[in-house]
Amino acid sequence: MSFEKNLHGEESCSDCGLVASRIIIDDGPDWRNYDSDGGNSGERAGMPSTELLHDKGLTTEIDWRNRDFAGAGISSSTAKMFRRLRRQHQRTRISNSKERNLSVALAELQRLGSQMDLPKQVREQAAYIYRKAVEKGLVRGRSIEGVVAASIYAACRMGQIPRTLDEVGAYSRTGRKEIGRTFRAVAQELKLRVQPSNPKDYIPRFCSILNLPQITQRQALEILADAERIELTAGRGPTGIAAASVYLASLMTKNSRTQREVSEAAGITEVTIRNRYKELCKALSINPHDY
DNA sequence: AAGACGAAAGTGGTTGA
DNA sequence: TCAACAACTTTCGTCTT
Repeated sequence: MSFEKNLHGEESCSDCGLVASRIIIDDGPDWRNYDSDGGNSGERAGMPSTELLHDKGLTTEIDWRNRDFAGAGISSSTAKMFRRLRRQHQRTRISNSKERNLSVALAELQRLGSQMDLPKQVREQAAYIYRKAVEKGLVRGRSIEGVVAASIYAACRMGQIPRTLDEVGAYSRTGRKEIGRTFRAVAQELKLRVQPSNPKDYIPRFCSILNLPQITQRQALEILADAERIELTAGRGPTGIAAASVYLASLMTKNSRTQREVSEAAGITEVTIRNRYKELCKALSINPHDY
């Protein structure tokens, strides 16, 4: 394993993106509220912390009865004032419900991000995408969880540490299909610049999951480079190519893994690995039995 | 018994008229 | 908008080690 500083000064594994020097105390997000007020309000949306809110007296209830503390009637001008107060209060509560929604989503995002060991930069990107999606009204008709998962998936790909749809789905309550659908819609609506994922981005992680040594990984990357040179990769799923390269490399370097093992690590079926693997052998004139 | 192989039918997304 | 199409999956039977 080798480590390098990423853009945010964190030390992360150059292979799998695992952040090594994560500060123990996770002080969580400090999302500022960049609304029409230009972000000067200092409002923050973070983890729900009702105790704090109560301590600060931020929750208020206004009784609907026009009575004072002793139960006596109040003057008409005072009653008028309270009507105004109630109206204002109602508006505040609507705003609060939006805030609450966002804060639930960001909490979910934080949970996924930490369970998947994603670098901070990627989580920030995911949160940014989610906010944009909310602004565009893309959450309507979809589940919050789905949009959160899709945001994470997109952020991973944009950060060159792609996860498969199945991997994201394993941590989210939503399934691969929904995440994929939502991702496509979000990416299109927000015009996200998501380049098609490169198979080589998957290889280090697959090798890591399979406990394969460095030499095998290098072999796999070599195979992949050859495959790209003869345009064997066109139109195929990147995970399939990556998985087949890893499988073949594992045979060649005598660190054999079964097709099943590789397929599970890569989140695809054995059949696809077989197909890619067969094509690789033929195109590169490799006879696996020589090894 | 386990792994590798391949055929056949099904699924979901893309493309082109 | 719809049908053809390619990639991938699922399922299952057969062969090899």
